[in-house]
Amino acid sequence: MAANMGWGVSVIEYDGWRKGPWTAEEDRLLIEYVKLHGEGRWNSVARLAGLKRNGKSCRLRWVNYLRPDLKKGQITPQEESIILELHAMWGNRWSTIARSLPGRTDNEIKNYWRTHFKKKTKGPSVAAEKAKNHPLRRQQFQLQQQQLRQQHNVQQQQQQQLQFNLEMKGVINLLEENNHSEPSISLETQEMVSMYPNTTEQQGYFYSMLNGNVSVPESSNEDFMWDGLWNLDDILCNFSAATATSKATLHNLVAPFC
DNA sequence: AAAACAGGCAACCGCGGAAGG
DNA sequence: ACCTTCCGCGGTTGCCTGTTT
Repeated sequence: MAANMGWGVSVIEYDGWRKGPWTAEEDRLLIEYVKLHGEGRWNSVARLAGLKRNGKSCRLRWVNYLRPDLKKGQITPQEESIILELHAMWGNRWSTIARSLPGRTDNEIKNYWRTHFKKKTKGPSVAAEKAKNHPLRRQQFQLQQQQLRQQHNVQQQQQQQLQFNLEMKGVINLLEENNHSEPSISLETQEMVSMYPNTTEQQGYFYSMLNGNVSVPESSNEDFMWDGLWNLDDILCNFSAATATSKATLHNLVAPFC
């Protein structure tokens, strides 16, 4: 029965299981248990450690809070750029993203994203959803990105992202200069665009499209093109508020490949 | 000083997949 | 082959705290 709504002061008990915030004593019991028995078999923790918590609750508490290798403190700018980059690749696959950030949990990254970036975008990323919902393509994309990461270290990627951001702003300025009567691109859109650092090849292709200087890729490049276009979907949607001319041009360019 | 609001984050929920019987 | 149990994941909830009015 619920002793109190929410988990502010007292702890809910339902069917004998405690819910709500963990006490120091419960933490101690759980830590002792994991020290002795290791992680896993969470459902047996309740019985063996004397905790009135279900297995899921114990696992969550350990993984997100009690694990000794957790990194405390704020997300660093380096970590933030990694989160942005990986989210652009994989969408809301927080556990996958968390694996690239030692000491950070999926829950932490998820919360960080929602509070810092979600508000900057309107609704879920179309590109991310497509990637998520297309297993084969996603597999290929992950393989491609894995190979890329082996070739470039993190520093190079950050330099690449910085270069992309600067060049993107240049492209936006160019569009605005050419369409004075049209509404300007919002800061929000510019920030959104900066969230899509991909391979140099894909970025170059994007620039070519914006400049109306695009060539139809060879069939062997089809995979790379589709991967790039997924991200372009999001960018294109946001450019719709920018210039009708540019929008029409971009859609005409993309349409033959869809 | 107090109320209202917003941001941050810990914790829960539901679902799906893997493993074992 | 089917069922049950366990685990992990992503989405959501709601409290706490800091800031604004």
